[in-house]
Amino acid sequence: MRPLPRDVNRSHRRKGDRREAILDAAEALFSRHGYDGVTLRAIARRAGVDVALANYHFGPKRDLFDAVLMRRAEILNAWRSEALDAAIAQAAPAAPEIEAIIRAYLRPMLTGDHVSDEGWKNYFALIAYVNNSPEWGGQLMTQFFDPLIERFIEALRLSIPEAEPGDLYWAYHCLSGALTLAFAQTGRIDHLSKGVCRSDDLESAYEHIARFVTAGFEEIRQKAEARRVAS
Amino acid sequence: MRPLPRDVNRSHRRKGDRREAILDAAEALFSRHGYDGVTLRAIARRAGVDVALANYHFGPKRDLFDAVLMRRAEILNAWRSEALDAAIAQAAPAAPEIEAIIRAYLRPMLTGDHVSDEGWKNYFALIAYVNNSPEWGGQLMTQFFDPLIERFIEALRLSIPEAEPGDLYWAYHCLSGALTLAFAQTGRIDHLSKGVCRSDDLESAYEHIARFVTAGFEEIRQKAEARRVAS
DNA sequence: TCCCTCCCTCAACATTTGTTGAAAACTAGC
DNA sequence: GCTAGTTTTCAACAAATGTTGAGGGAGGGA
Repeated sequence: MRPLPRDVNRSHRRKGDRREAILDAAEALFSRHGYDGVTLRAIARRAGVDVALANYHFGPKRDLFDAVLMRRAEILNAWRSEALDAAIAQAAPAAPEIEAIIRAYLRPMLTGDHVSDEGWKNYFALIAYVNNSPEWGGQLMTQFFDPLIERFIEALRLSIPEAEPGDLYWAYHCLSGALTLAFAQTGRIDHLSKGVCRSDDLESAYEHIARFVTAGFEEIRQKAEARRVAS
Repeated sequence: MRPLPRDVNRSHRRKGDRREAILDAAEALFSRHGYDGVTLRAIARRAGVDVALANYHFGPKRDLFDAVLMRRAEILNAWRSEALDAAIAQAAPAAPEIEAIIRAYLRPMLTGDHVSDEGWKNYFALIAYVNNSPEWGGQLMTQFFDPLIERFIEALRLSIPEAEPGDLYWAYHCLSGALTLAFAQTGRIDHLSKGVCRSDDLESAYEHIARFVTAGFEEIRQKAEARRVAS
């Protein structure tokens, strides 16, 4: 139990390293046990750091939670925004296909270096927790993600101009629920399918969600079209 | 702060009343703050009961959580089972329409006396919490709901005989995510839609989910059909 | 009346919780 | 090497946590 001499690895550490280590540890634990299921001491232990250090860098526990959420939200939002721009540019001057918009939203979650990154995997599970919590969901998801999501819904509205106002929001809500559950990798589908499907096969999850959700939006478009023709 | 004389309302209470009161209080609090976000003292306070009584009736905290989950799971499973039987009987000898099966799964959540029942509303939020948690989701959802869900997937397989093995499980996973998120009533869609859609309008949520999800399953059927014709 | 069982309360327990303030260690500029 | 500023540790705090065991009291059967 005796701690290692303090300066052994110190020279290997870059500045801000322990700050990141705390964020990583907090992300991993919050994603598995939720906000109240994690103690600052457990986070510190996992990060190999003193308890008080978390408080020094981030203030109270609640602020650490926000910092964890914020860190990757900005990155993910940027990726999705670029993907949407690309889809719009490619289809211009017409509106993009529904499927292209959906995939612009989903695909950034597993392209790039982070596919095998444990940190991102944990982050997706954390988002599922936040998204489905009455306590956090309304406030935090709105704060971190809604500005970008409004861009996506606006793009979808151009592709489905006759859709009723609420339809697109409800459809996005379905997308959001399906996506966050699948990427949380709870292991449920493994049990249910008796091993046929695997929670950790995100590539497969992506493909199935993309098709399923695209069909849901297409149905809205067809109904709206039928309404227009009938009138 | 002085407690009321003990026997004032005692005569009004039926046997097992306080047991139920503890379950109700636990359900309401667990659904909002998760397992670790709730203390036995908070539950007891809400139920108007001594702390030790929860332990007397249910044993350790974890067992109380299971009891809360179990109580309505059995009821909901029975309702859904009946609805599925009715759909199958109505379509016999043919296989039911996909939409009929989907609605048999969804509709029981808001028919009957419990539509306006706060307890059921809390329960749905709790299910969303459990379903999306890596810690609980794999184990508990399987335990309480999977036997019935296998019946639904089997029924869907009869309506979509050419579907690939994993397709129906992934599609159900999408349904499950969309459903639990919507019925958790997190208030997110209210913010996102700027008031156009309302979390507490479960009737509207039901109708939108039913259409969206049916379209997702229909797409699988059409793809499978196309594959069969091509070969 | 006595006794037994079931439901319930009370007070206490050992741990664990988030947070703090002072001291130590390290870093960089001179 | 001295100093100023940042980063990190240490020890301690009051408050809250789940759980326990001893006991109270009501009700029914003998």
